[in-house]
Amino acid sequence: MADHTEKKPHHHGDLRAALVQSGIEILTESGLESLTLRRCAARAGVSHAAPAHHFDGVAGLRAAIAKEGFARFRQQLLQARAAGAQDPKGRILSLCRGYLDFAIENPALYTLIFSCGPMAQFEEDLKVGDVSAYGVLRETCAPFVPQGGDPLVVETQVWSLIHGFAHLFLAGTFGADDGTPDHHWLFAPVMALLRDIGRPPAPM
Amino acid sequence: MADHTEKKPHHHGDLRAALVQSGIEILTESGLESLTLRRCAARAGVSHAAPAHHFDGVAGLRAAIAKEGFARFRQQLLQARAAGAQDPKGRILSLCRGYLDFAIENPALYTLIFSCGPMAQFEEDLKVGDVSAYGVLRETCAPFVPQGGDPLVVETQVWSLIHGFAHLFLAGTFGADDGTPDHHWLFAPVMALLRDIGRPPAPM
DNA sequence: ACTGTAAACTTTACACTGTAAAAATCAGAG
DNA sequence: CTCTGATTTTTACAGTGTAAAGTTTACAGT
Repeated sequence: MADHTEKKPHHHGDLRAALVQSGIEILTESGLESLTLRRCAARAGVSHAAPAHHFDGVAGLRAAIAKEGFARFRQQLLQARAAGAQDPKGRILSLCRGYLDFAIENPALYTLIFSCGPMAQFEEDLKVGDVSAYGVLRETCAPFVPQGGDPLVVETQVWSLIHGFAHLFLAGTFGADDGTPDHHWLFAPVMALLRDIGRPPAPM
Repeated sequence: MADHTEKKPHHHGDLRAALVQSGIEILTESGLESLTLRRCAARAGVSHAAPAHHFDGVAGLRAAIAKEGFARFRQQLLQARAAGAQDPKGRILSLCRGYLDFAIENPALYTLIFSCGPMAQFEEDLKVGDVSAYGVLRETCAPFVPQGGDPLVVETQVWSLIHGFAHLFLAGTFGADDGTPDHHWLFAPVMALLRDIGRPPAPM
């Protein structure tokens, strides 16, 4: 093994990736509670103790899955943002729509991502190429950051709003989801709070 | 037992309440992962199978704890709202502050409450006397509901915003919590999004 | 006072989970 | 080919949820 540092173990092609993939499948098929080390191993066709050499316990597996989920999340956000209107407001709206879509289409994975602690753990790795999911939000919010202002303000406003809506939506707070494909009529009114985003910090 | 239908079992005074209390203690001391049927039973001083007669499995125990937590949540919201300015905007702001405070002071309980599914399960019981936690939000938002408008719009706007902020805060997204008692400087800017709440649905 | 009955609780048992250690297997270097 | 180290399996054990049977308790009826 001199030039290519590709992880090419013997038996299994790439067990680590296979385990993460199995985990995501279990997650989407059977929910968060069903994500188990042993089931993951069984699905990947290895013994129940095999994952121990690739992840630090079940927490490590969850973190690895969350990291992969975060990457997919970012891809979906990029795609959603590119699909809509390209003015600054339209980009934010499309981004939030993608955010909600991802949460609804991958509820277990979405929940896992945001229950893995500080989250900085997998952001840090990607921040080297500053292509993290948070970076997408930052880009999209940039046009609304007042000169000299902290970008974190607008970012937190947008993130809190869409994240809260998505979370409450998943929690089933707004009545049982009727299964309508155009997710919920409350999305637009909630997003309307961003109407005057980036305005000087007038007193409330 | 003729006149008082008080539940006065033989052995234990009121095991169900004791188990819920033990559960909340475990929750606040050791976090969500540590909340276990057997540990709960041990803490209450009964055998590990005793809870089965009071709750429907571990999910039932969690639901019961969530219900109690919801009641405490409501109390703290009422208290916070009463403590601040009494104009409509001030009441909303104080309510949200209480919301955030509760989440920060009881992270495990707060997380449990909002991960117990549809949440309608324990709201329904209380809705008879319409004294649910959601009722507090509804009252506080009422002054901003335009005539003929659906109250759900304003309620969802406020709830999404504060819930998302609290959740991201707990997830440790905004950098590690520095332990400052005045929770976070981002609270006010985020709440500023509610500046023109209740305005006619102008196009975004 | 005594028994009967239903509820609460305990005991016992089993399947499943995470984790750790030892044993077996395999890829590649020398 | 043999050796070495990483990978995987085997084996074992503690903790968890759940179900069934057995035990204790409170209370009603005679």
